[in-house]
Amino acid sequence: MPSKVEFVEKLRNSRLRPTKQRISICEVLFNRDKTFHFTINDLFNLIKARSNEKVSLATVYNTVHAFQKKGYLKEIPINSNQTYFDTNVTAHHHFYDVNEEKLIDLKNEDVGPIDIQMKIPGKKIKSVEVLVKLED
Amino acid sequence: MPSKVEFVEKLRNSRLRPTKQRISICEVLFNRDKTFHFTINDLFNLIKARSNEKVSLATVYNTVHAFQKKGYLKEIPINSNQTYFDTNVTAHHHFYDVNEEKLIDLKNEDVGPIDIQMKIPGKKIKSVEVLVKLED
DNA sequence: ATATTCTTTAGAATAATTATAAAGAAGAAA
DNA sequence: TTTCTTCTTTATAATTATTCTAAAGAATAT
Repeated sequence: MPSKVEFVEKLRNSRLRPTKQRISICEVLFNRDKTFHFTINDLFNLIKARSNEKVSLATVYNTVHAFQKKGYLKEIPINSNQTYFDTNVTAHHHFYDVNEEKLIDLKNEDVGPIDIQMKIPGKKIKSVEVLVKLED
Repeated sequence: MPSKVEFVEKLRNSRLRPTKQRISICEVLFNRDKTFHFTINDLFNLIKARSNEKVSLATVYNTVHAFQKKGYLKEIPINSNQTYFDTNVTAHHHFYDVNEEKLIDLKNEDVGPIDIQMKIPGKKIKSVEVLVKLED
């Protein structure tokens, strides 16, 4: 469990000023054992509930995007009305339960290696992601 | 190249009334050699340009969703501000060029088989899709 | 023909996200 | 410190994709 000081340092190292709002958001996002999947709205509500700091919605958007740019968060490609983010920034895959609108991590061992045998000149592969949609 | 009559039949078989708007949309969508990737807005503009029929935006939404439900179109899971659809409803994968915001089909031969070794009780796999993001 | 049911449509409503611009906080320089 | 500069937060407005609504129109069934 990282402490407040560690978050301050992490933020400073990324050239992001360690504001109390950002630290609150770090605590909600990164004080966890497991990977956390969330939408901006989820996060906004969690902060409101857990933290005593009031953080505006705009700041949640700003911060999530800043963290994404720094590589601390990753956007998960699913079509939903809301954008999903993931605290697990390593390459990994997902189940998406269409009925319950819930994401589940797939361990890398659970998916065989994926080899892409096609290349587009001048372009390089940024990521390879598998999305397995589940239904009842 | 399917003709108008064939679209009428296709629509009737799906218990969708063959209106002139739906036929226009069919012509734009399915009179093609290659797979077609599009957003609602793309489609709306194409119809406006190609067809003499005026089709309202609401109808484009309605029809695309109806066709999707009938299995004539497939939604492609990418995070973009707009929803992408595909006339290729078979299982296949995609490149997404992040810089140009363009989708490219991956032939099935270009991607090795994907085996998912994890099961969630009570849920069945609806689809398995690989999205390869490309950058410059 | 006529009734019924389905479609289309313009425009309003909704909802996620982004932009704005003023006030506040953090860091740097003195 | 004190001052200056730059970054951040915030409420609110603006934007944008999508869905809803309800009335008019078209297709099908009787």
